[in-house]
Amino acid sequence: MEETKDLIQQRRDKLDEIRKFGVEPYPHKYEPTHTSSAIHQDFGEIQETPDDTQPIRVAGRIMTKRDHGKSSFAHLQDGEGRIQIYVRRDKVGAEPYKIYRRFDSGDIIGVEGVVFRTRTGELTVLASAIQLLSKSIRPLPEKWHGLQDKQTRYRQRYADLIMNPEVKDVFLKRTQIVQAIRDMLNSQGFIEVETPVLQPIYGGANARPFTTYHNTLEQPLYLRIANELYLKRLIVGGFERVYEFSRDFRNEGMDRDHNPEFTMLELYQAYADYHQIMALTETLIADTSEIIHGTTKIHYQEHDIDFTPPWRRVSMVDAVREYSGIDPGPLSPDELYTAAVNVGVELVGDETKGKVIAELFDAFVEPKLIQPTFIMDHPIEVSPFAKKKPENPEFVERFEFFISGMEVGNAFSELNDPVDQRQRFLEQANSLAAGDDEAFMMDEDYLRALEYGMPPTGGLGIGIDRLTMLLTNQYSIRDVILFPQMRPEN
RNA sequence: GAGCCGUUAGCUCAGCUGGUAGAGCAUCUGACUUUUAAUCAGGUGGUCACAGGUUCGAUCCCUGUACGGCUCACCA
Repeated sequence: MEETKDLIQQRRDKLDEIRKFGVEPYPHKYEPTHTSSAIHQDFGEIQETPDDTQPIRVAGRIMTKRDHGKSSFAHLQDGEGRIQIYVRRDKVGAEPYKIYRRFDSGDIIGVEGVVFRTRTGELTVLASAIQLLSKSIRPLPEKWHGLQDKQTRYRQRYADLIMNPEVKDVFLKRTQIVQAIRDMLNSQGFIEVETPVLQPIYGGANARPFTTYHNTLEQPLYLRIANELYLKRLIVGGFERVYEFSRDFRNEGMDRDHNPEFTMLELYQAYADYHQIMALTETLIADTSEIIHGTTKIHYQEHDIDFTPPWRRVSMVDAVREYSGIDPGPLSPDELYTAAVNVGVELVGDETKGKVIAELFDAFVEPKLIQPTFIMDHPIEVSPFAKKKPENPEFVERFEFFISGMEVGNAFSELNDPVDQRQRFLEQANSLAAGDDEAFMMDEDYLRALEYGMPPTGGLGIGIDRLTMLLTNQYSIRDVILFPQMRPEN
């Protein structure tokens, strides 16, 4: 950055001056006795007279500095908040005060002193000793408006986190959300496992993969688009309740709810069907909201959302009929196709009836599903790992759930009939041959696993990024991913 | 991939109909021992994203490029 060179040069000059005082600007350690919030807790009652009996040490980044000749106020920011410090030349000594005058906002310092309350009532550390812990040579953004530019905020998340406490709060909440879900699953006997990110055969979802190459094996490998097939192998192996927070990679477009790498929770429960998984899903998410917010009613963007179970359950066909006015039930494939085209759905012409139903759903229903809603019983053509409905083999036992017009999760009664599964793979292989680059690859080893026998199993995937968006009221997935994907700067 | 919008000092932003750029904060100098957007006085700081074009003259108009945002498409 040529433009900042002057300001950086000024700070480098100060660095040299500080060294001339015999001070090492980048020491190896410091031992604080208190965090900022611990000071606020322990000394909340204190009045204007300093408590000389309890000296403390606190460390943090100088965020503001107000020099007044022979004394100075500053605010330190640490991992938990801010605390004001008061530095007086007569308390720290003439030379240390000279050194302190060369400190800038952004510098990280340690302060030893006693706690008191100023005339205006602010809890403050009266410094007796100050130590530079790290000199900052790049100026912080402006103190009042913070860092606003989205591009800089995403590219330099560190600066965003320093300047915008509400951003830090979002990511703290994200961690709490994951932790809450993990705790709940663990308490229900689920086992957390790790499965391959590098896969010789990708599968479990419809998406184009990222491809890489292993030099020693001399073979292409794919970054996983899902971990579904590995987790179900573990069900075959006898782990009856498994889950994984999986970083998945899909080589698709990016927008407000898609990042090329994202986090999905997948879980599988032996002997359960999708009705049980529905109950687990609504409880899991309602309880997560309760843990994070103390309530199951939240505000997301312009909507009030109520996670309180039970959520609405509606079949995809019924939802299409309700929102599009087209009842797919009695129509022939040709009639449905014509009806869909007439209401403006763009189709290429070779869609099956089930595909058209799914297209009508995407166009007319999905954006309208604001309150948590289970959409059930998808067409079989779009659901190659779900079990057929016993009474109607054109549809499967599957559900997706939608909140605020966004798909947040996907689940089914897992297909465990190896012969049926092979047939579904073959249909996918035909699509692949016909040019559908998002169709599945045949996975013989997965079929072999199913041939050993997989118990009836319910499976679930939840988009953790999207769930975090909802629970932190963030509009874009980039605001819940610490380092979202960006084009190179130059 | 398409459309619309944006890119001006370290940061946040103004800049009218085309006449070679401003503010606040930051920074620097000086004053100041209870301030907190400290205050007061005085300074420094710009390839107006980049490259072309039109024009006597372009931050401003036109074209292209880069990056970003939003919307749509693709996509769960």
